Amino acid sequence: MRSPDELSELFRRSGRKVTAQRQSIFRLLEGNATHPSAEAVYEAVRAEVPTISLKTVYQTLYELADMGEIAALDLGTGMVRFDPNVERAHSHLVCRSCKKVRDLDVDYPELAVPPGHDQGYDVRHAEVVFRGLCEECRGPALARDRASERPGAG
Amino acid sequence: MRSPDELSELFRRSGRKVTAQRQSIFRLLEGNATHPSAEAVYEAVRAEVPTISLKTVYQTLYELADMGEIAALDLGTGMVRFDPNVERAHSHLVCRSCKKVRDLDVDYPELAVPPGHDQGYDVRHAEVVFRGLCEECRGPALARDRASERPGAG
DNA sequence: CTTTGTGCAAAGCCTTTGCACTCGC
DNA sequence: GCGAGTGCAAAGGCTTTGCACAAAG
Repeated sequence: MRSPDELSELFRRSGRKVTAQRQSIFRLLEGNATHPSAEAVYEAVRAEVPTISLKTVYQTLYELADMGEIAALDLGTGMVRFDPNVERAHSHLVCRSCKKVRDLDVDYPELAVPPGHDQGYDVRHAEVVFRGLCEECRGPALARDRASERPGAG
Repeated sequence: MRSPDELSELFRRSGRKVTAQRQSIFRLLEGNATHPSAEAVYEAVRAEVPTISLKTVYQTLYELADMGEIAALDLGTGMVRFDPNVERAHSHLVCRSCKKVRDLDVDYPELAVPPGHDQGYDVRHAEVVFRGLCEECRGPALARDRASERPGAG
């Protein structure tokens, strides 16, 4: 993702308005590796701009996603996660218990659909998700984990 | 997934009741490669057992998933998909437009978290999803596709 | 007969949307 | 000023749940 200033200029140039709410979202996302959900962005931005609404957050996040500045990921955690790291191809580590997401900066160049196996699909993109328990959840959450392995509604 | 008869016995042995509704679900899933959603299972089973309810479908599907007989997949299509093919490790092809899911029976043995990169996660599972357009959606849906690339609520 | 399963409907969660007001440009 | 952006609240879609009745064992 580009810098907040560059994003502001991009928004202006594409006919979008640059508001305090949007700039706050830009700043929050910059260098953010926590893969926040829309709700998490909402809560964080409210600290700076108390009057912001969820609608504004969703709208701005999806505009950024449409512009290719951030990625909107559905990693089976029950909600869409937003990732400003779109420069480098990378995978994700997802905790089965607390749903924490971490980037894994490893490239798998051999990851492709073998010739003749595409079943008619025009494949453009490959995603890799590693699932397991993070350090914090490893010990205490072994039991709780079994109850939260259902995808869809983390 | 095992055969409907084997599943019935398994259910009985684990103290679960074997009803006409459940047997109908077992039969529907057997050899089913369409990765049906709960709703799709519900509609299909209603043809045989008109009085079945969604609750029964969800309950039975998640029981099967807990037993390891089927997999519950969240592939970013907006709803959980169920996959009776758990014998072989495989990836999935997901159509960005119509959300159709196909198995890709290719193994990627080199797909693992490199030593030292696990960031404290105890990784147990790797998932690979290839996204693109299926044959049917390739032509007509090029425009529609752009509007439906948001994950979360297909 | 006891226990588990079932069905209906209502609630829950994340996400999307309608409408009038506000503000960037 | 004009039009896009905003906020509130309500709706939407998928999933889960409470309770009384029915069926399996």
